[in-house]
Amino acid sequence: MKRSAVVRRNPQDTRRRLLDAARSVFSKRGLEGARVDDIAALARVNKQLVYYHFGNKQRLYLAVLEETYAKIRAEELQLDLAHLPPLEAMEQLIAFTFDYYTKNPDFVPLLSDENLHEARNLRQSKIIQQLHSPLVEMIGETLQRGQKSGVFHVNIDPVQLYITIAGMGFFYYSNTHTLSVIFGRNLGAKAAVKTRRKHVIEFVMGALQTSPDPPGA
Amino acid sequence: MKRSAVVRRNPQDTRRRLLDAARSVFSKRGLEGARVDDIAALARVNKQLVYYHFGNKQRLYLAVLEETYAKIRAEELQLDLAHLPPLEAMEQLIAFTFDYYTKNPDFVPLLSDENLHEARNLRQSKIIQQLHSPLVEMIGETLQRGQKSGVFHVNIDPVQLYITIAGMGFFYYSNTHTLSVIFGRNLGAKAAVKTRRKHVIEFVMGALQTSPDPPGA
Amino acid sequence: MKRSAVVRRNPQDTRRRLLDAARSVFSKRGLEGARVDDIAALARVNKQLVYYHFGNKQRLYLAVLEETYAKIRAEELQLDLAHLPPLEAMEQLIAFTFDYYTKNPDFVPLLSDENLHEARNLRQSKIIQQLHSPLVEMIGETLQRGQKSGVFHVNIDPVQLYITIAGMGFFYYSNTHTLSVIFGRNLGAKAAVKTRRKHVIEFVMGALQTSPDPPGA
Amino acid sequence: MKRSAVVRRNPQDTRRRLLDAARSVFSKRGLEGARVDDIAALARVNKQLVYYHFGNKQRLYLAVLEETYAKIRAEELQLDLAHLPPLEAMEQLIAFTFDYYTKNPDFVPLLSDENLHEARNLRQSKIIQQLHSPLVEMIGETLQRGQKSGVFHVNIDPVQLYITIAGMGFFYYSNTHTLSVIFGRNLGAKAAVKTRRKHVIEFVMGALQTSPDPPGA
DNA sequence: CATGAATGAGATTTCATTCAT
DNA sequence: TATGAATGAAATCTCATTCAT
Repeated sequence: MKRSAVVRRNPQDTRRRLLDAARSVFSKRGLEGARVDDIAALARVNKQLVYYHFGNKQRLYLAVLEETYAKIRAEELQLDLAHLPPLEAMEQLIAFTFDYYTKNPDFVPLLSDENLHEARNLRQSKIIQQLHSPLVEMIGETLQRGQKSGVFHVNIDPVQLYITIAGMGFFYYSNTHTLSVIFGRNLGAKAAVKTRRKHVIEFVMGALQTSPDPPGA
Repeated sequence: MKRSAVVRRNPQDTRRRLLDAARSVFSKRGLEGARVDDIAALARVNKQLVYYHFGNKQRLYLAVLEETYAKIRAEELQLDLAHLPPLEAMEQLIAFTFDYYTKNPDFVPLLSDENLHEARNLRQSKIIQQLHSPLVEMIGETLQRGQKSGVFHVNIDPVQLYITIAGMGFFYYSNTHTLSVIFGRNLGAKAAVKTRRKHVIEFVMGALQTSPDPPGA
Repeated sequence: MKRSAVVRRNPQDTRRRLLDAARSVFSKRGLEGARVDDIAALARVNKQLVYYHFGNKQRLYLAVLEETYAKIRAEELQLDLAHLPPLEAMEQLIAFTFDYYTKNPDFVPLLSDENLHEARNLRQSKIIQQLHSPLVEMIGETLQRGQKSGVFHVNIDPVQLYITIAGMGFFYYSNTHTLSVIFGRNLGAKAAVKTRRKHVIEFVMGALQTSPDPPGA
Repeated sequence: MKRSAVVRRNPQDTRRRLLDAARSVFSKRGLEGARVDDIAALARVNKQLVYYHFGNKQRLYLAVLEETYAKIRAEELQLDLAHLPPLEAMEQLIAFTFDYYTKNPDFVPLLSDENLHEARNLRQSKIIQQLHSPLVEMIGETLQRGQKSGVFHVNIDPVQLYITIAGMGFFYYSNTHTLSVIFGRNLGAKAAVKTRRKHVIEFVMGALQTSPDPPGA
């Protein structure tokens, strides 16, 4: 008689399925647009289990956010730049950031939606606020090394550089749809992404290798 | 018998009020999150007039989007860069883009929301698709002039540069809330905005003045 | 196609019907037990009109309570005891109180339910708290007149007497069902009510005409 | 694996805890308002045990009712009035009834709630219906003794007198909250209760010592 | 054009109860 | 006996939209 939800009686699995389904639906429709019914259906789980395991829709959303941040932080920590020369280190860092968005297509819309809600949920999470991103420090160290070795001529706040590197990729993805319409080309196509990736790396690397005062001055 | 609401009988005014209210509410809550009641209340207008004047909520949203695009295109056209030397022209263009977001705080969230909906509404608008942004051309021309005069050493696709310039500012605003939480500082504060603005201009200008082959090569 | 709710477009009538239906359902099932669906169905009105006119279930309940208190206060004020000799005045007052419960069968259960909720709703009503019952004063005056004329020998706090008069009738109705089961007779039957009414009047009148020291002392 | 709850394996204790918790919760929230979760939590027992031990919520409610009636009947039987002179016997009986409500604050709301349900549950209980209250008989005997000895001049149906005695106290408690709001005083305060107790005793005793025809007739 | 009233579809959530271990 | 997980039915409430005037 019943097919929709297999009786599984495996709470770990149930939570996992709900989180995965929720991430997918929230990233596509946002917190408000997402339907608990849709999440449960996608997870192939009884709808009430959302409430049993997470309390309500908003707390499920928060759980997704927390997992999302935990994941990117974990991957950032895998980056081992110290043993690379500064130019290569910086390139890797830029590439990693861009590629992360490519490989995790839920990431960008999820954060966009949370920003539309003025980070109301994020603010409630003590967990996330303890997860400091190592990227800013990595950027700072790499810049220093590069300045010492003479490859970087600029004096840049690592936080600003981080925002720039993130923004150059994030914006491309977050605004792909409107930009695609405006430009009449599909920015989501593989070739277009590849082109963008190259531009981002070259542009940032170029900027870092310039002296603030033009050479001829 | 009826006293509560003033009968205005000024359809132009009603439309205007509804559009303004709608822009404000849509930018704060998104298409789904916005309540027709709230828009009507903010416009101090009977809710039914939304339907009379715009048909339904979605068409009102589209009207707001169209007006939004029309406005930025109009202002972009005011930019008169041809008479400026390339370096100054480029700086003005970068500054204009950044400042537009600052002065029009509804712009960024509105576009973010539309992107979350995969530009579904934008796609329906023939009006917007005819409003080509002159910025890409302006960038192209300025780059050419600068290359001829020797101030720009790089070879950059104007579209990529446009996306970069836009993204460096847009992302700062679209993600202000999460970034502020993560960094523990208020990126919305005036001083922070000013700092970012300076960074964007200097960073882009620096990148454009780099030769692809580093000087010492 | 639709029959359940006649389109009436008569808000006064709609409110009236909802209040009547609500009083009936709330008195039978209590605030928690009452179903908004049932109230709307009984009122033959679209369910959402409950929310349109009253906001939510609880506010509808409060509106019923307020109307209920307003009604009994209004009827109490109709009592004109001053022109009657004290014995008759007191008898009328006792009879009025008892008969009010008989004629308004929703009254007792409604107040019982509100007491189960510790008068949480009543407490919120400024309206009700301004509706002072004239009964306590009437009792006080009647007692005084009777003492002067020598028919009442007792010295009783009018508030206590009020509670006693009310309680002797109220309890009979509020606990009719358990008492009927325990005693194996139907206390709701007309004859039983008549007997109780007689007892209440005689008992109270008897008590008031007793001298604190028994006559033979 | 499992640590959260202590496995007790003491069915008698479990039942006891559930009944106590249920009485408390049912008396505060009523049958409909009570949550099985809350009862289980208060009993510090797994929710499923409600169903194991009692079948369902309603049968648990009935069990509470039965225990409640059994308890008051048992205490009533402790009353030994036969050896007291009629005036004192009657006073003790009145005081006992009033004091029972004071000492068992769950009693009044529980019965109020059951009456709101028209004694639907009580009616199902054969147990309760066999538990005849000895009070009516006690009242009858005491009245007879008093009439013979000349201290009681009235002719009163013991059932009516029982209802009156019960009602004068029950109503005071069942309607404490609304009366307190209306009168602007806290009838639950110790002093107020004491005053009421005195009134009830004096009032009833006074009534019983009056002849239906006033002495001077 | 404008208004207040009314409607229907659907969304979140609650909660008693049952299942599997 | 006892436990945590799971389920189905239903309840309140929201909200875009339409109706009648």
